[in-house]
Amino acid sequence: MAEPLDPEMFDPVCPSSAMPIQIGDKWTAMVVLCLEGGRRRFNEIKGPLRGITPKVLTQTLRAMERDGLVTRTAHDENPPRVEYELTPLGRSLLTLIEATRAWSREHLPALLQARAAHDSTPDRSPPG
Amino acid sequence: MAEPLDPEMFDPVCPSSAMPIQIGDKWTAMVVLCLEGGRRRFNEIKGPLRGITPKVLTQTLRAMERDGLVTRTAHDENPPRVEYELTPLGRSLLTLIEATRAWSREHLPALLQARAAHDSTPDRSPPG
DNA sequence: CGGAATCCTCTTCGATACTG
DNA sequence: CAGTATCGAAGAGGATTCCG
Repeated sequence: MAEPLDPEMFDPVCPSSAMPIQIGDKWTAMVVLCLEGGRRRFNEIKGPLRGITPKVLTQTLRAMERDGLVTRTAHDENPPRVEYELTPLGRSLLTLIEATRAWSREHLPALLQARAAHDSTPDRSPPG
Repeated sequence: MAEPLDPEMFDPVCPSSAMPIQIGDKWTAMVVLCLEGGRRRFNEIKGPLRGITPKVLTQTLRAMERDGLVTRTAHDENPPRVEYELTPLGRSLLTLIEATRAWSREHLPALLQARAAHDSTPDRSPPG
């Protein structure tokens, strides 16, 4: 839980945006995975989430806190230090995330292939 | 596969909108469930999907067709008859949908309870 | 460091009306 | 019956800037 997060733990060219399954909001599942190994600080989570803005990460974490998925601990120090940790409820999502990953490994290529085939047929709406 | 769909197969007051898991777009999972028993016509699917407009159902079905989740068969008759059917790929989502249902049965009450508790604490942003 | 405030765009969903 | 066309509201997500 002390080792740093791999900045490339989420493949930038991964076709996950095509995945027909979503956990929470756009970043929720990735946040859960970032916290899988234990408590993390705000910017620690932000690292692998390439392109997320602090505002959106705050939104995501607040929503997760509201739903009892994470706990937020603000240490009264200077510089500030805030840590987020998965609750058991949040941890229960890991099973589901793994299920979606299993589905993707098994079926996402077929979906992508169907989509590409469909998009390359000129008798339907072309890619745009 | 010939028996009509139960118009109330989706509970109107079910808290599924709070579910942190989503398959495809808003209606995709429900369409899959409508087609679980076999081929269905456009307005047959539309029935249980209370409130969906034809435009949105068409969008949903087209997207699903593009991704190889359903097949569309237009019979050249009068009046028109169009039938939609799950592909094996679309059918593979049923497993995942059942997994999300299992998670919801087990954990959604806790999530809802955490949310209600959070919303009733005056030291945070109140319900809006 | 960990946000908050503001502004903006893009997509999604819905209401309504019309058509082959 | 099975859509299409058009309009509009809403919200998610992002860019930028500023603060304790």
